[in-house]
Amino acid sequence: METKDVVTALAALAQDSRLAIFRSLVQAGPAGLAAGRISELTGISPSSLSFHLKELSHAGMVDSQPSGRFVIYTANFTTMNALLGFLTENCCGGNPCSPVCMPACEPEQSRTTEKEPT
Amino acid sequence: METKDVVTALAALAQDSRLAIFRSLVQAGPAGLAAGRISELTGISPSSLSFHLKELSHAGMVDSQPSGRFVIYTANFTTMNALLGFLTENCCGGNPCSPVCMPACEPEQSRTTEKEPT
DNA sequence: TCCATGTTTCAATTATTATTGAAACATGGA
DNA sequence: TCCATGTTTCAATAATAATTGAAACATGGA
Repeated sequence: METKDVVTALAALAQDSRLAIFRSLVQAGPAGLAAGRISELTGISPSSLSFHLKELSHAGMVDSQPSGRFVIYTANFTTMNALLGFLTENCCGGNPCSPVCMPACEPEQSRTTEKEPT
Repeated sequence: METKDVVTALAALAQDSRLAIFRSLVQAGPAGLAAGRISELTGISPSSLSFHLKELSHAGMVDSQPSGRFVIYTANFTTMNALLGFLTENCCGGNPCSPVCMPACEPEQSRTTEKEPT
């Protein structure tokens, strides 16, 4: 992950509305949420929501997929993990300091299909 | 960690100069770096650097401590860890998904004194 | 086809943020 | 005390971002 992309990803999350949107999606897991449902959960107006979802999407933090009249949004856990990894990269000059475990989801595809050849 | 603080922390990191500064400090570890040294490493002018360091400091991402004519800055690993934790909180509704280990430094105090009664 | 629903786009307004250079402040040593 | 060094502050400028409401677009069902 390049610095430029990291800044974009962080900037996408560094905003009240978008952080709320993203957390909703993280908690929803791979099933995701329809745009309207996100609007209900967060209280963000549809037009503003759309703006922020585009922002998150452009940053690679969320993915979307049409489903009938709905558009289902999901958190992109791959980008999320890469972001967390970047921030701790070369921590303390690479010396072992204090390894910590934390949960980090994988995208649904990784478990059901053969994707992510990263 | 409250949402407001998370947004502040993310905003602090979501900027080229500040991300570069913070990574320098993460890699320097608990020993930290003098402001002038950060300026050398990143190519950021002293006045701009000072502005960004204040921003990072205000967000709790870095700490500072005068040492003679120098001011030594260090990454605040406690805030950093709290930030990473917040982002993955309640991931997938709390269901176990894919635990991942990553390094995460502790502040020097935690290893040498009795602090962090969190 | 027509209508209701769900989502996105657009334009305008308002607010916030980064950068620069000069000047100020503080410290340690001669 | 005076000077050089290291850091911060200040004011001005330029650029970017968020919110709103109205309108447009697309889909599925009657």
